[in-house]
Amino acid sequence: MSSLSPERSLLVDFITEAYPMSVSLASDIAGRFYPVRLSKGAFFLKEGTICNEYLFLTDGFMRSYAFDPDGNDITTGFHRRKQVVFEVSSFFHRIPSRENIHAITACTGIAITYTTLNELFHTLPEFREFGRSILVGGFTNLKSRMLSTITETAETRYLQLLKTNPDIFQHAPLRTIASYLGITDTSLSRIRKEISGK
Amino acid sequence: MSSLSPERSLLVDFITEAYPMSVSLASDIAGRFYPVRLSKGAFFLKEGTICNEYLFLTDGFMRSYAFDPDGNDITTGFHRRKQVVFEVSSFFHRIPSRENIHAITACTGIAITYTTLNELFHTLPEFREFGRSILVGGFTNLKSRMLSTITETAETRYLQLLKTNPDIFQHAPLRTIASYLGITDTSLSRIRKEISGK
DNA sequence: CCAATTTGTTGCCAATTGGCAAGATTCTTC
DNA sequence: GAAGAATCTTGCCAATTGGCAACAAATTGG
Repeated sequence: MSSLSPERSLLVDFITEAYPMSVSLASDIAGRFYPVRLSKGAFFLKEGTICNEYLFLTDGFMRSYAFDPDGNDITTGFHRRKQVVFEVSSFFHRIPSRENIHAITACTGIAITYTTLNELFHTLPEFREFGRSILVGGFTNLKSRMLSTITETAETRYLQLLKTNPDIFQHAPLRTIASYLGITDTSLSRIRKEISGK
Repeated sequence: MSSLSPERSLLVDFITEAYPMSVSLASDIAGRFYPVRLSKGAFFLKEGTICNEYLFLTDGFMRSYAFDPDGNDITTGFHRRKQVVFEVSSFFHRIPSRENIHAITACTGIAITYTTLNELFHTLPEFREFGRSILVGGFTNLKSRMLSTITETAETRYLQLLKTNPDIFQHAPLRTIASYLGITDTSLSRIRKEISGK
């Protein structure tokens, strides 16, 4: 019986749910993660740098964003507790990131480096499967978001987000939610007005 | 010196470009793939079924599509020779696919099953890396497509597609290209008219 | 607690895109 | 090669969304 930190306990639960394996194995894995703290506004990843950490967020909210050709800040994703946070392309291809990831509230989590992750992947097939599951899950989510962006109206997408991710609205300004939905803050404001009058 | 089929030779080149490994190892891997032929219009994957093949397309064009809530056929992707074709979520999670994939021209390729792929992943770390590279590449492409869908006008996206993937226009009807771009065929037609008058 | 900044809303108008239906064009298929 | 089907274009109008600017509201930082 080891005495895992609460953060590592959360990760053990998360790992075993994502891919079946023994708790002791998951605990070994979680033991390799080190604590991370980010104060509100702090960056986890800055564009132009290589993402070198694979973070399991245990508390707080984070936001990924990129700048479009006109210099507008576009939200590419929100991240909450019990999610894995990293920039896929930069992390795995070892190239500078085009995205930023920052804490929109104070955050705590536990992380491993690229090197450690690869060691673990190499020695533990189960952790490899876990890693693949995270990747496939992210890919699948994005595919469904893409489809809804193409086929649904902004109002529908907004209502959907409100229903499935209400917590985002308590932590992120509407402006950043608007760009996540693919619209301007002006349009989002109008949509909200429209809905409130029902 | 083995005598690989032309399809397998193509795959060897493709593998070694995606992830550095010896040609003999890549040849061993390619040797595990079996030939696949699809006549024009034939399905590689039907929605509701589990994607069980990991296909390396050596000739022809394919299209992935799903139906939106109104029953409209929405193109989720085009695939050309020297690309890996499969539905990520269905294949790795072993769940029924919500997408269809069909041949829009006669196609040839070579494939492996889910089981074989896992055997190879298990025994060959290099092939695992190759597999991850494919996954990460697909993810990255989708992220950039998502960003351009949100930030760029339909006209810009059309011109971009025309420049980077002109071959698609020789094989896919405009209607399916329109839904890929996230617009209706009517709008695409107008955009084309607008551009031609310049 | 107040000034300064950020965030959200609204009005006005323009640009983009969609829906529908008719017609033109192209392509299959027998 | 002709009939039928699928594809593409166009006109008309409506709905959605954006751009800009002003204002209001909320938040932040001394």
